[in-house]
Amino acid sequence: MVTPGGTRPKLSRELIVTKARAIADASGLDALTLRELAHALGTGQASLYRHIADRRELLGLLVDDVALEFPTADPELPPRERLIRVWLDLHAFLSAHEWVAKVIAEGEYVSRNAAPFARHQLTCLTDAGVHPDEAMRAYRALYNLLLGFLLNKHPMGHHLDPAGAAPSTEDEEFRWAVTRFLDGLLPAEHPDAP
Amino acid sequence: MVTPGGTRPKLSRELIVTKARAIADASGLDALTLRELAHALGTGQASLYRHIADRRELLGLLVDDVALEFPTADPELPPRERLIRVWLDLHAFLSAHEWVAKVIAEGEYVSRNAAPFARHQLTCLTDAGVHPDEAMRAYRALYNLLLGFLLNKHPMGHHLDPAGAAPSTEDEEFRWAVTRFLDGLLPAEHPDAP
DNA sequence: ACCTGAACACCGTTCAAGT
DNA sequence: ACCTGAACACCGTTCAAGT
Repeated sequence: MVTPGGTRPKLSRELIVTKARAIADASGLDALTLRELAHALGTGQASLYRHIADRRELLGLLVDDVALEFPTADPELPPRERLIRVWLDLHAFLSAHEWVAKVIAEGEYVSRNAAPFARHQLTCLTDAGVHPDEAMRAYRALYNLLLGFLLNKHPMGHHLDPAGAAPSTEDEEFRWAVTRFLDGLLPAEHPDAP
Repeated sequence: MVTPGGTRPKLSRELIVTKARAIADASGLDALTLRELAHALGTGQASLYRHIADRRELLGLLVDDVALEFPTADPELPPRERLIRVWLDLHAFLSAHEWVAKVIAEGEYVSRNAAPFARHQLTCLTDAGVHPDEAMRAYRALYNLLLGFLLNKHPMGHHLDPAGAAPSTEDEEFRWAVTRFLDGLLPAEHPDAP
């Protein structure tokens, strides 16, 4: 995929990450091979290794790149609704890039760019009434819950789906689970109207 | 790995699954290659294909085999404690076989042998006061929460671990999360003693 | 000095040749 | 008829040869 003009931009980490994301988003994680990536960039496989250490590092860079686009909380909303909204937004965002959850699950990455999101969520949690000592636990629980929903497309025993109970979208199910968790976590509201 | 006696038992699906589980438990999912598996069974790779369709099917059989050993709830305990105990037991069990969560996350399996566990959990949930229409949602939420804890060894932003807050084991963290979820899910207890 | 085609050591899967 | 060594089409990674 050389630029129509004929000249092709010099290879760089950023160019590699951008193209790799495009492939992963369009065709999934399995389709993102170093051969395919090199071909799409109009270069040889070996050239990639001048900019990245190995595939593992590339996947880490991809997650870090995605983390820059994590949603931010709406300050207009009251603390509790703010929490629900931002986690639903993150669920929707990562559902649109399903390879991200897989990369996180199989590797052991610590995304630098996700730190601001995490930090902001901790203050949202304490704003909502969570004791500071518990905020990190609560954040991790919400994050793990999200990851489970993203990864587990066919929950075990799903097929026995009993009697009535109207079917619901994955998004609704996640909202329900988050709400139940927050019900158990947050102090009952007392100051304002019903 | 031929039996010392010299004769080797005839190859079968069960033999393949047993040996494959041993390899996965001992050396992880990546070490479970069809070459290694065939070698450990003292046969050729092609012979495996007389008993399994492909690697995907083999992994499904492994999960199904593990599902037979899922914990059962202790009927002595009151409903709420029964739920907590069984999910902690399942967490401990699957932590000891970390490849299981990875297989579930990457494939799209529906384990037949997990159905009794799921069914039993639904009755435990309704026993604890959950409306039958919500029991399946609650089961899936708990299961997804578990999966997230099993897969996410380095939660994003984990490295910023703030101030005080005594460090806790993953087991304690999972217990805390399950407890908060059940607090939000189950009706407040009123009939019996404090 | 920098880049990269070709090779290397794997992988899952298939097939044709052996019994 | 049943089994399986050897080959095939991939993969990530390396290296020696090109500019």
